[in-house]
Amino acid sequence: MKKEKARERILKTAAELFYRQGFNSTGINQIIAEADIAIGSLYNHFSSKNDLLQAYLIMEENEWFRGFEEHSAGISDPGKKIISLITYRKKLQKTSGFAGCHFIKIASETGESIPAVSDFVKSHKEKQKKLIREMVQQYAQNTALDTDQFSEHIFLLIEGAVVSSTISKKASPFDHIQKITEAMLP
Amino acid sequence: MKKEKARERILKTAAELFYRQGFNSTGINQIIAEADIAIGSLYNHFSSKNDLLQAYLIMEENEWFRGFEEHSAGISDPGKKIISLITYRKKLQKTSGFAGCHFIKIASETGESIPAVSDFVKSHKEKQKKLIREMVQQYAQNTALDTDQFSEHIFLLIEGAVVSSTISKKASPFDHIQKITEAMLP
DNA sequence: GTCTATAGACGGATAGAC
DNA sequence: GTCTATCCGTCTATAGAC
Repeated sequence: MKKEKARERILKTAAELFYRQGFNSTGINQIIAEADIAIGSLYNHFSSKNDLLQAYLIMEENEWFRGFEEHSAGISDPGKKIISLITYRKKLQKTSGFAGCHFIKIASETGESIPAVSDFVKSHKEKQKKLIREMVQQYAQNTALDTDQFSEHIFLLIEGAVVSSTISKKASPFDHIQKITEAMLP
Repeated sequence: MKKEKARERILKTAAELFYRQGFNSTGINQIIAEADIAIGSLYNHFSSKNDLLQAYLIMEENEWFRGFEEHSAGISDPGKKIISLITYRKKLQKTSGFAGCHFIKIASETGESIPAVSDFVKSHKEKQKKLIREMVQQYAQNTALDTDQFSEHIFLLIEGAVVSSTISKKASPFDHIQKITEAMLP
């Protein structure tokens, strides 16, 4: 697997640029310049710019779930685990300078013009919802809580907080929804 | 004011294309072709593509507030007025084919690269928050409700529902947050 | 003020040497 | 499999005729 060195460098450079500048504002020439690679090599590893975009999304999704596992490692209390998802998203926003969610950003930019992308984002958000639903079910054992309703409520609050904090460049929406969520946990 | 005919046509064409395809994916050439106008005329009315973008945002903001006034006209009950904001955003999403919020979209695409744009979007979302806060204050007279907390809660739920429905292409998040909000209104 | 023509830079992608 | 050179299209914006 040593042969993936060049590919990795291209991918990480492209990921950073796509996230910071946007997909359409990032040119192939800039990617190869910053990755210090020749254009022929890029097209040897990726068949097109769209192909590179999809590889970027897959990488970010893996990183997202890996990061959450790391962030919530050792937390066994179900209520605290739910809260840790909020603090995870807050941490992601803070460390990125409130640059936003990779998936919401790319979906906003490309709309429905690249079906593989809109499908991927849709599926990714469903995975996030499923994660929340499982945590809520874990929490709500033997209670009368409507888990579907509650899961959706938390999911939408988090999505709202991410978008709002990206625009305002402040972490306060996360503090807010943490308070709200803690108050809702019976 | 008759002289604004060409300008209006350019602006409306650009608005539609910016919204559907994204700002960076829309070229000047496409705008002038669809507006059936010469490129020299476009630059006579707008000094640059960025200038056209700002005019688009101002137009959409005016349209947004005008549309809500129209949608909520005749509703005097404060609780119902809050709910009508949810149904308004739901209507906007449905009629646009779940194309999303103009302002979130443009902020996601351009990030911080055009300060005039990110500042505008930030200010616009603050206006939406202020509108909600005023409705909540109207509603909460003589009650013990924490209006700031409650306003932020509603705002974030709506933003989350807009983003989520844009990705899933479904209206269900709005039905969800309407139920949640109605349950919270004491 | 609206038009055509075009500048000048950059977009994604390919060919072929090594 | 990495390199350089280059194709052709499109980009935003300007110049100058009418």
